[in-house]
Amino acid sequence: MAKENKQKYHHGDLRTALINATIEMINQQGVSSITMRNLSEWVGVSRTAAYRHFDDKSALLTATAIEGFRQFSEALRVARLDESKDEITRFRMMGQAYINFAIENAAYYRLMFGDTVIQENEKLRATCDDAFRELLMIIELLQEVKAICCDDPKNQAIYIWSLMHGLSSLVIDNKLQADVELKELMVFIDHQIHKSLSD
Amino acid sequence: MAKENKQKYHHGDLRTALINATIEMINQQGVSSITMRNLSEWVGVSRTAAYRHFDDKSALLTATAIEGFRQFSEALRVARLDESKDEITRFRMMGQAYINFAIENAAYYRLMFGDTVIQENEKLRATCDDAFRELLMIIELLQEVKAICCDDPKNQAIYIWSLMHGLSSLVIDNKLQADVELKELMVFIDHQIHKSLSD
DNA sequence: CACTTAATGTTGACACGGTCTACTTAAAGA
DNA sequence: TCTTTAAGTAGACCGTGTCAACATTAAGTG
Repeated sequence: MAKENKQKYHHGDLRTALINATIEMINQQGVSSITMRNLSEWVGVSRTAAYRHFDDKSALLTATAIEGFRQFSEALRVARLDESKDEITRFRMMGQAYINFAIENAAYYRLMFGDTVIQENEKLRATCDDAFRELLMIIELLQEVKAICCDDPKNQAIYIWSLMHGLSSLVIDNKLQADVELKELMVFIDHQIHKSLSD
Repeated sequence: MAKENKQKYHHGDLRTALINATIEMINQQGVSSITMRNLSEWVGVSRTAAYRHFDDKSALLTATAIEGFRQFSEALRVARLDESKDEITRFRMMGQAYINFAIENAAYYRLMFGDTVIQENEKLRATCDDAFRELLMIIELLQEVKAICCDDPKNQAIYIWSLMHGLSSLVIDNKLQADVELKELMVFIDHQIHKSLSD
């Protein structure tokens, strides 16, 4: 009874609907395509309805970015916790998961890491830190099992993060030369990582 | 005689003036502050004058990004060609120059690497490749003098670029935790690079 | 259950910004 | 000097973010 697809005056959960619509739209047409008006129409609500849930457009985008970091962390976590694999393999899979997320959700990823959003937002900060912590945890695990050397794990995690973020960004923003083979490149980088993190 | 600061009907070199104004404005207030109208006023010209030199706003931004890559390449080149230093030191200085440029020109850097600009633009592609080639050349030099191992230099250059770009982006977009000491971090990363590129 | 209140949505209005069109000015060439 | 064309201007239009005032309904209270 609760849910009817007939248009009721009250939407039910407009907030999440708007965020989901933003995600979908952003991945299909990029951030610049997102308009409060488009979005509202998509969700089937009047143009200013969103303002009951978000201070302004950038607050909506920020909320969307937060949701992005949640999904992102989740993707990393899944790889990290795959008990059927050994630690090194899981680490490698996390790297793959990272790049995959960025490529499959290019505009979404850009939004998350870009400056369109409200940088000072606490939740954004927190969910972003969560994602970072996924990297940190696998690093710590690798240290525990003596798979990598015992430098400061935080530094190691930032190093890996920079590498992954840089590579992902260059790829999705089309900065690498056309003849670069991503797969081959990944193998190379994987190799560099293991050299640099080993004793 | 040629130059008079009195306002003449014809500006003289509006194109460059607009690009310079964009650079200044972007570094002071960010991309979002840039409007054709602001810009025109800043340069002392009517709101649509820019359209005699650029197809539209994104063409202007693209031209600005191209100029950005020129300056960026130049900054890298200066470090690369500093003959008073040995090769490894020059390599290290290029890394420092990279990060410095990004930090001192955060919004400008974002514009260059972001998707606001017209990605398909040939000149942009070319000047971006020039910057990449700076990295490639120092890598090749390092190989010549046997300072690093002889893997595919292009892969090595992309690896370094990813690392630098990722780190710069994380820093300027404020994604690293507040307690991270950039200087100390740079030392660590420098160390990782040398480990990974050595034989 | 009737009544009040707060939450949620709607419409109208406004200002800002990108950009098209038609017009003006002046530089350059014939 | 006359013509052509590059460079600049003003007006107008439409899309967009967002405020204010109003409408509807859910929720809470006696």
